[in-house]
Amino acid sequence: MPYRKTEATEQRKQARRSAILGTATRLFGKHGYHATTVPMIVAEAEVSTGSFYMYFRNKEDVFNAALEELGRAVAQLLDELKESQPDPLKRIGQGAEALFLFLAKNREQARILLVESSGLSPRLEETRRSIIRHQVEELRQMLVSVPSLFAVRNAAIAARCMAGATFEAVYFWLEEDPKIRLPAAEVARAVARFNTQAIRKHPEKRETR
Amino acid sequence: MPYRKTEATEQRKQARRSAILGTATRLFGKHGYHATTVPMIVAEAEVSTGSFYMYFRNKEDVFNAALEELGRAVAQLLDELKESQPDPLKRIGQGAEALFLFLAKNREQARILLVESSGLSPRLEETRRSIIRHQVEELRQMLVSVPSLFAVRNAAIAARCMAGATFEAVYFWLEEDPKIRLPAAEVARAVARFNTQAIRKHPEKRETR
Amino acid sequence: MPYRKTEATEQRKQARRSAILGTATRLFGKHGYHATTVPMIVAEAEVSTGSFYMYFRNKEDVFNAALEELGRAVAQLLDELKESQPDPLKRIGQGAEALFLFLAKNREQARILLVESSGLSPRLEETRRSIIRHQVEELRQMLVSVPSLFAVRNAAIAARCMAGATFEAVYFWLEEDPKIRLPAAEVARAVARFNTQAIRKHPEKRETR
Amino acid sequence: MPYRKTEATEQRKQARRSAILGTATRLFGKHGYHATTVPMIVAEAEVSTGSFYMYFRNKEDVFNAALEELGRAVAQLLDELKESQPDPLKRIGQGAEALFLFLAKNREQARILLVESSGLSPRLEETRRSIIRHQVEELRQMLVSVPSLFAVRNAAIAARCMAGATFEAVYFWLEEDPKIRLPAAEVARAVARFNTQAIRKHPEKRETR
DNA sequence: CATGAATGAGAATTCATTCAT
DNA sequence: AATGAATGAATTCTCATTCAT
Repeated sequence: MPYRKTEATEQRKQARRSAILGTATRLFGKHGYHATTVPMIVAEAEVSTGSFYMYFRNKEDVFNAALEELGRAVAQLLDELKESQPDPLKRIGQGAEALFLFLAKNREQARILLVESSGLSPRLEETRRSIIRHQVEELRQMLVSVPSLFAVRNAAIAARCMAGATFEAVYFWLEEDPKIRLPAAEVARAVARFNTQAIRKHPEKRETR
Repeated sequence: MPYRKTEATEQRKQARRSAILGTATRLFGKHGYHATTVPMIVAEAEVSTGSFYMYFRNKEDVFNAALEELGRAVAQLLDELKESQPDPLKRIGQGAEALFLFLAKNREQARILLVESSGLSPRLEETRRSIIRHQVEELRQMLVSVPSLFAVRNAAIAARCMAGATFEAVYFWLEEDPKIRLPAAEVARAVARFNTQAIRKHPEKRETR
Repeated sequence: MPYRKTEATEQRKQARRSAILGTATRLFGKHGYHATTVPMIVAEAEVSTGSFYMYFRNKEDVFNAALEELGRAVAQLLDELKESQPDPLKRIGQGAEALFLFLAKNREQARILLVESSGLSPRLEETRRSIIRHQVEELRQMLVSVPSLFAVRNAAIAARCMAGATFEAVYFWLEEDPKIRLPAAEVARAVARFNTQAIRKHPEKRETR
Repeated sequence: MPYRKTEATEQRKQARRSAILGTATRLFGKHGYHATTVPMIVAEAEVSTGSFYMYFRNKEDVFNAALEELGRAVAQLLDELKESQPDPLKRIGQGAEALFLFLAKNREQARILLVESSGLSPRLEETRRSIIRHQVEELRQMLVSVPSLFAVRNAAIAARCMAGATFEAVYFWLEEDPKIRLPAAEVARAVARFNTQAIRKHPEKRETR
């Protein structure tokens, strides 16, 4: 009886890939890219080394997949806001808040994006950059779409700054002792306020420098 | 004629250490921590492996030294501002500008701090954090010293956001194609404006959120 | 067709481990622990460095395995005597003889135990000691089991001395020029006589000192 | 004024050599040959690396010197007995006792002879052997000088066994926990008795085997 | 499809010894 | 004579990836 690719087989394959990717993500977030070895991943995911290389070209490839998965999650997060919050100014504040909370809740994934993906290969650095670039581009478009609301000269730079401010705040918060740090929600709000304040137009005319 | 420790010897030692450190800094900035090997450093610096290990305990140690040297440079940069610019608000803007320009001019060092020093050993992570923490602390103190000027609720978070905004802007700028990117000075000014705007108090009372 | 762990695979693994261990034993016996390098072992055993580290944690580990294998061989040697020779006095003589002959026939292994295993790491020192301790303990029990036969005050010390006497005699014999040294059998007998004489009770009462 | 080698200079040189040799002996005894580095020795002896190589050709050379010094001390120990104790049988017992006590009292030196000098270079192994050979030869001559007293067929082997018995007893005693081991004097006596018993002629004729 | 044993290039680090000062 | 900075050969061990079964 000839071998027939069944749906069940296909599902099992997907499940396997997911298991590897999930385990890898967790380990990368916990130990970092270099300290996480392929043997560690396959042992934890309970698959063989051979299987690993069936689903991913190499170690860099899983990391890249983990990064991309995270990129999609973050993009979706902000996409949802687009539909629910029509006011651009509020959207920006809520976006920062949502991003902060998401990363604060998913420590391992946050570390992959903020910490571990630095200083790796050009390909991975590019993936990381493209994730951030995408968020930044969304922000930039908001800024330029209703210019009357905002007091920015260079929207691209402002958008970049907002992203940097948020990421750094998350990074810092994640490293703090959970027993003494402020609640994530509070910090998220403060970050949102910082960003909003930085770009909103204020009534008075004089713009000192 | 008994041997006498000469000044010349001492100077040569310092020169050697500097040569190794300088070369290492450059290579770390260019290839990253892991991709830079000790053989690469000693070949480039034209010293022997043994010499390397005379001046530095190990590879981590040179990287740490490079990081600390950079930390001192950045700290000095901002210290000088403290004396020349009495107005806190202006000082914050000028600080961001100066930091941006310094990092933009020293690409390799900037990469070491912003990109390559993350996700390494706890010791290096701590050195990196302490450098940033120092800058952030300075900013925070400015914010709380003349509260009437600033519209921030949590000075620590605001300070952290300013640092993040500046770093991300530098990182982004450094990765852009030099032929088409804006002049560093202009971007630096924009970043300074972003930060200033984010924290300054504006005349009108209503503070929406 | 899923992979199935075959017996053949298992056998090949054992064969490989044995090959490495055997080669290592030979080289350790010939050149000593420090002068034997892992590259030497793998070259001689015709396996890769990686294989070596699959079967043994490190160089110390193979040496330890070699030592333990030897320990088992020696223990078995004397265990067999226990069953075949009921007379304790004769057993002691024959034990010394058998031990001498065994070590004399396996020069490399003898050197590992007698010469090369001293002054190494605590772990190896302990393995060596435990092998000797085991033999000594057997001897001691013989001495105390039929005290009427023996003229020893402190059985533990006497047992230790017998072991030392035998080992030193082997060591000496092994280092002598094979062309002029006495036949192993003859020396073995002399050593056995020495040990037996040292502990047997002699008829007359007076015990001078 | 031309440089003149004064007596004081000569004395200082000797003192220096002694200091290095003493320190080296101690360190070799404590850490073993391989774990003791030249830098360790010169630091502890407070001389420069250069000086070290003025007084000794290399590391092996100091170890050899330490070994030879020990050899002389042991030889002298037994020489003194020759003059004070005319009875060969008693001399043998007292010799073993004295040797045991000397080594037990000088732990570091004992380790050099018993533990650390094994498995080193052929040259060092030869020095070690020659020290032991010398003792053994003395013993052998005693045995053959008054054959009527002793019940040994092969004096060389018996002498070798006596040495081995004594060394192993010392080695074992040194490794035991000082808080629970027997007093050195007691063990020394037991060893002496073992050796004496092994070689003395007993009245009765029958010599079983 | 699945397995996991096998590979080997390559990295970090040490330390005995030399030699310019 | 004395110094100690400099050397670099040599060693151990890791781990991403392949491929015979």
